[in-house]
Amino acid sequence: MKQALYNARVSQQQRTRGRPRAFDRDRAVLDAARLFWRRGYSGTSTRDLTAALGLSTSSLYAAFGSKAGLFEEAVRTYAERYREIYRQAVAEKDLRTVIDRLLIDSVHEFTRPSDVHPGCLLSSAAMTDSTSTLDTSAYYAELHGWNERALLARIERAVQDGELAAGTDAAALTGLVQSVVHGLSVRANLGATHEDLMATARLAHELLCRHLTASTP
Amino acid sequence: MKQALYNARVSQQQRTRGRPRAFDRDRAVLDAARLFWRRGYSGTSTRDLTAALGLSTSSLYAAFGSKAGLFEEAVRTYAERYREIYRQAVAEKDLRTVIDRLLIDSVHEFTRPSDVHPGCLLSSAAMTDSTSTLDTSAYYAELHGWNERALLARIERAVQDGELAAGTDAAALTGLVQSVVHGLSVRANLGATHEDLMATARLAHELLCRHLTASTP
DNA sequence: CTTCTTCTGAATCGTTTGCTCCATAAAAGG
DNA sequence: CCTTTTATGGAGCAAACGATTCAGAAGAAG
Repeated sequence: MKQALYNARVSQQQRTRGRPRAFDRDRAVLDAARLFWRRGYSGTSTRDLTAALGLSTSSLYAAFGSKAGLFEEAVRTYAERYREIYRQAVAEKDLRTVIDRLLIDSVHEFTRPSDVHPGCLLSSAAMTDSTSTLDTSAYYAELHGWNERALLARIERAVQDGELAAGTDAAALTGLVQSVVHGLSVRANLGATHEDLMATARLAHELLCRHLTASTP
Repeated sequence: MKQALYNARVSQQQRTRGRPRAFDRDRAVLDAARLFWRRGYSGTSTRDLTAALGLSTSSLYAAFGSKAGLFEEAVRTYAERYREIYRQAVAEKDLRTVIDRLLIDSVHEFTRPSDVHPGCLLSSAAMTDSTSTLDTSAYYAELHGWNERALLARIERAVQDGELAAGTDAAALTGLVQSVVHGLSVRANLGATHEDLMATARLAHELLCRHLTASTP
């Protein structure tokens, strides 16, 4: 199994034998992710990658196995960041803070100044999978399924704990919050400014909190 | 200018001289759109297109000029449907109906039973433009800019007409509605059912209307 | 009928694609 | 020192790509 070799060498590289790698592997993954983000998987050739990353074809294949392997690693790397946003948000104590953190952190993630083209990498990369070993569409659905279930569980817990009224439709509430988050990503992608998105996040938070208050027994 | 020839022959074809076209042009555009939607521009080869549309290479090039030309026509065709949703929604009399129509019509558009893979075609096709004659990213931004401005103007008019309180932040309200609509598209894309999205649309409408009522003088 | 115009199918062109091979370079182990 | 191990750079392969060409087919106009 050759693939294991590429994944075994994690970012914390310990000194091994042989000639040391001349480029920063993690940096290369991030640069590749940005390229895939903008032009899609099929739209990004290996020549584009080697040119942008500043390394030769053989170096790329020695480090990542294939174009699909590099793509897969780029997707997984970015995916963890989104999962982390949900993980931290649902850990908050009261539901208002959960929603607030989720919305605000999402806006910050979608409009990072380091990324020239903001928005969620996955929503664009997920479409053009082609013959990738990773079924990106399924992976993307799985990731967002995980995030959505985490949020739903948190809201249902709030209902059980009496933080919300017993009759509250947790699923519908989850769906709305998810829609707003996804919508923020799309609008970031379309060029909305950080301030625009923050205004949306604040208004959404206000309306949702008012709804929660109204539902509170 | 050869391109003019391809565009001149509109769907309402009047009998011309020469051998008649053996396939349905409009149907071919829609089928191509679905293919581009799923696999992106670069991910869809001309062989894929000719196979799925059931026509030969020369027929495709005679009818659309190039792969980019077919893509451009597919994008423009779909874009008009989305523009129409906004056009009809903002024409409604009171603002509550505007928002209701926009949300509900969007859900219906994003989960049409005829389309196997639902969601907004443009949000996926816009990423993988490559060397297309149409700068899809810019076209996409322009379309949604038009829609957003139409909605913003409608909300501002509501403020001026006294339908809403004078202090209402029309821009923030527009941003939130837009985010929800885009979010509905993304979730449809991720496999959310028609009922899920309808529940989201209803809840969003409820919260927004409550907000409007609270803002009313 | 003939002529004119347009569409179709097959073959194919030149380019780009993802990827491999191999000689060489640079470190570590003995 | 020499051997082993890994990375680099460049040349290049087989396949797929977008696009073109051309002989023939099919209807409209005269």
